[in-house]
Amino acid sequence: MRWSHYFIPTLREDPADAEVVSHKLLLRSGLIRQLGSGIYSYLPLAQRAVLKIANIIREEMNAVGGQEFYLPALHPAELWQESGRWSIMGQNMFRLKDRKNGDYCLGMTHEEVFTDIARKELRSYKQLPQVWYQIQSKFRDEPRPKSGLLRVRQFTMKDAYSFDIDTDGLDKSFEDQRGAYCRIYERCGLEYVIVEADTGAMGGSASNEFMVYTSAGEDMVASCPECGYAANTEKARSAIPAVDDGPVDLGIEKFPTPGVRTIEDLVTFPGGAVAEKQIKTLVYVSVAEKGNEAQTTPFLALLRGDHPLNEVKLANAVAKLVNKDGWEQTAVRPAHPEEILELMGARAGSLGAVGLTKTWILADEALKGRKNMTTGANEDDHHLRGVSIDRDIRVTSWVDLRTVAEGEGCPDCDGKLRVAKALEVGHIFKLGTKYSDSMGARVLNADGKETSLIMGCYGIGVERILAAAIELHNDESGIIFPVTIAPFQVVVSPLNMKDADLKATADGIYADLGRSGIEALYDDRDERAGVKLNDADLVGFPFQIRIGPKKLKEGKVELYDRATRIAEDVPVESVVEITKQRIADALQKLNG
RNA sequence: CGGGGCGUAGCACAGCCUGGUAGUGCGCUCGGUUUGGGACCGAGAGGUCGGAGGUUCGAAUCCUCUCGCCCCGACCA
Repeated sequence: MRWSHYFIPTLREDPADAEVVSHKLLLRSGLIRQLGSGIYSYLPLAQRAVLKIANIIREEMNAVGGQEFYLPALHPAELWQESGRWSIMGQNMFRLKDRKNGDYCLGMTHEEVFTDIARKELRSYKQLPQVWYQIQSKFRDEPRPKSGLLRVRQFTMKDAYSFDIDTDGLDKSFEDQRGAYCRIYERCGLEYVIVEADTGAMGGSASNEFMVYTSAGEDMVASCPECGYAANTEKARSAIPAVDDGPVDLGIEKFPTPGVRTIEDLVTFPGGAVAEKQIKTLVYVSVAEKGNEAQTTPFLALLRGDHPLNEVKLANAVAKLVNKDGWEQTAVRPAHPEEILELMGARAGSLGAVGLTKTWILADEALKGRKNMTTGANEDDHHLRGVSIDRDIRVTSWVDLRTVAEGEGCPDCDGKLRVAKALEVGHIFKLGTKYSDSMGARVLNADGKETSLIMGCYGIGVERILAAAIELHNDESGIIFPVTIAPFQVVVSPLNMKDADLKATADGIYADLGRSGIEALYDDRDERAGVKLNDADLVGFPFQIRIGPKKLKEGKVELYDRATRIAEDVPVESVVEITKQRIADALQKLNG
């Protein structure tokens, strides 16, 4: 490929709209252009990289018995209504109508479509297991697209689904996928961690996320350097020291606290209490749907004064109370001020759960057995001290509601947790029978009885791998592509196209590289050396062959390694062979 | 959905407060010089100032509405 006629619109300056490194570099290096908010066009270089990533994924999926499909992105609403996700997905789903006013949506994921095929075609346990996958566009109307390719509204996903007859089969399918995922990320040059994760709107039992540590990430991962425990903070647990409440049980006492509105206020208020001795009382609302009906249920969440609430944990906990008799929780949100006043008879700042029986009270486990606590009196400008949880508060359920913090104890060993930002590049779930039950996907087992298919689903964001690789591998000059996913493996740069010797040498090297099966880009542009070298560095081709006048007189050219920034002088006649070897070594290192 | 910011040439921005000829740098085209880390000289092309309405003799500039984009938060397989 000749650069002079290849479309690589590099930018000298950082685009104003870009914030994170990968976004800046993807734009500057001429890989992508924005079409709309969260919608990007992939230019030729990006397309080459995306195809390489997709091929790595394809090879590893096929290696664990995956069969590649290609399903529609346009789905009839009925399918999603059957699974119940037409309402659960809410505004995140792109919806449209056809000319006959029929409801359709653009697929956010493909459980429904694959399950539909499975229920229509699979009849016997003898056909199982099946592992089906595709690499296809997904559409999500994200509330806030951002960070270039990291959070977008249309993206490419590899989504795989396994169908097994029993949980042993599911366990095997899950482990196969997990192994394939590890190989995929390794081959793409990503350092990753596998974490315990929340299953969210997917439903199901177990799930693992594959995370790449980067400040551009949107999740927080808690991990233990001692034992390897790692979990998304939406799920992470931690060990914390018990608080000594003293030997005697002081009685309940109401006291006036004018102007006190926050935990912090009460800490400094004379006669108040330190945060660890306070009970934080939060009012939340669960929103649920049943067919066309909707209901809202206010409830209380209690935490130790200094502990931050984790809304994902809260939503999961309250869903267990809400989801019955056909009701399905669609959202959990903080209560509005007027809802708080109606339920509690007091305003936020003076709330407390003592004596309340009319509503659910979800209490964090860290409050278990605590006594002599201070909390709101449910009367504006008054608090209670000497509260014993067991005696004074009727807790509906004890659950883990708190967000773990850096430095807290590992739940599995004596280590201390670290908490760091990370980017989710893959997620694998044990779904169980959520979809097969709701959509009636059953086969006959060995006993001749109908049994629901046991499913797993496994997703990888293809562009996120590209963006994550750039987040991880870059320097002040630009991208440093891992050789496995680089758009081209080497760029040939004669530093002056008007010098006939340089040009002739470059022509020859480029032709030889092609014959050797190396993916080379020939920078035949009539540009100054500085422009060529800077562009080559910016785009991040793993190797550069630089052909300059001085060294050519000695019969030598430079082979430059983008990652190490080391240039070695090699004889013209052997540069192709040496380059071939370098690329092979680099590929070997990642592909194993 | 709440908060903040920005829409002026392909890109980055100035001009707006205080209304009166639409500018700068990079990029682009042509000619010349130059050629190992984003050259130089000369000559050019390129803009309904996001859109609509209003105020005014006159609007990029003031007012109203609207659309789009970015950031923070909320939200989020």
